[in-house]
Amino acid sequence: MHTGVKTEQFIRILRNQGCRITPVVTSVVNYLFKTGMVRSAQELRDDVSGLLGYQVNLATMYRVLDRLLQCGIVCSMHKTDGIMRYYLCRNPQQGEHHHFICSSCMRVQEVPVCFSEGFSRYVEEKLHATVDSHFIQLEGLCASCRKL
Amino acid sequence: MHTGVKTEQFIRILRNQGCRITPVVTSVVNYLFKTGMVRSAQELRDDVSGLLGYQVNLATMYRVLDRLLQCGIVCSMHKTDGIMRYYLCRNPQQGEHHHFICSSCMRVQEVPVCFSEGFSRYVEEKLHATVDSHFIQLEGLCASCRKL
DNA sequence: CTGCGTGCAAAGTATTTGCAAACCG
DNA sequence: CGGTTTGCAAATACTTTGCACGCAG
Repeated sequence: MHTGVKTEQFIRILRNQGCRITPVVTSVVNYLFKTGMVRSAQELRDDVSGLLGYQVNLATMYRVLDRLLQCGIVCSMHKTDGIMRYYLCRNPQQGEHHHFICSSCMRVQEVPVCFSEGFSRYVEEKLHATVDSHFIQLEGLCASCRKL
Repeated sequence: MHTGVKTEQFIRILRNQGCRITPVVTSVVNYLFKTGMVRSAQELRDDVSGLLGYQVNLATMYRVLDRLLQCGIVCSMHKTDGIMRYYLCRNPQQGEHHHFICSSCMRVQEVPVCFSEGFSRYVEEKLHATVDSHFIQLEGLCASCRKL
């Protein structure tokens, strides 16, 4: 895997936040950047270990992911199986958003939050409630997998 | 706790599906019906144990909940902590729907799926994808908790 | 060279499973 | 009475933590 062009932007953010740039960190960011996928800690451990040529410890992977979460570099989500999954957050500064996950290739695409605001407003009126947060996750086939 | 009026409707469904009506089953259904809350297996075990006057086994609770899920009597969901939570499904026949959870009283209200269809359609057009399923969960303050 | 990051091992927490006894229908 | 349900204990799976060593800055 060669270092992607924009990968360095993420590395810079990490460095600025006092996070040290280690092989595991670099490799995780590169991998998530290159593949654009949603992966569990174990899957990341396996794939990144393959790339690095030695077995990264699972505890280390959890700690790296936690750091990346803190720095806003990755987002986490649950599928229905209760396993936490992580993916690169393409626009860290742009606040909340939702996700479309392709059930075939496992790649994520972010959906701007604005689409859901009307939905929240509707529910607020209907239930006379205050909506503080919404978690929205769509699953299906992405454009390229549809063509296969 | 007295047996609610409509609780028997759920019990009937269970019986019709060949599920035996035991004290634990009855108590779980009554409890969820009466409180309208979202609860984890452990919370249910504790609360139901209190009601029954003896300690229900946690494994039993998981098995009961699994049966209730199979019969369509309860729905399950994740919050962000990865713990599975369960609540009574008020209209088992009416297919998909989404949830509004009050972060103060933990009660659930169901939101008909129709609200989200426009959202899916929008995303399909935007991403040129096919949306097979959507998981939507709203959190906030319900009408009665707002007034407190 | 200083302290954050890592590997290793062990603990913690949620959930599942096997088996014998209990009990619903 | 027969097969489902339960309790108990142990196993499984994911994640976290403590500690000593190693490497980034």
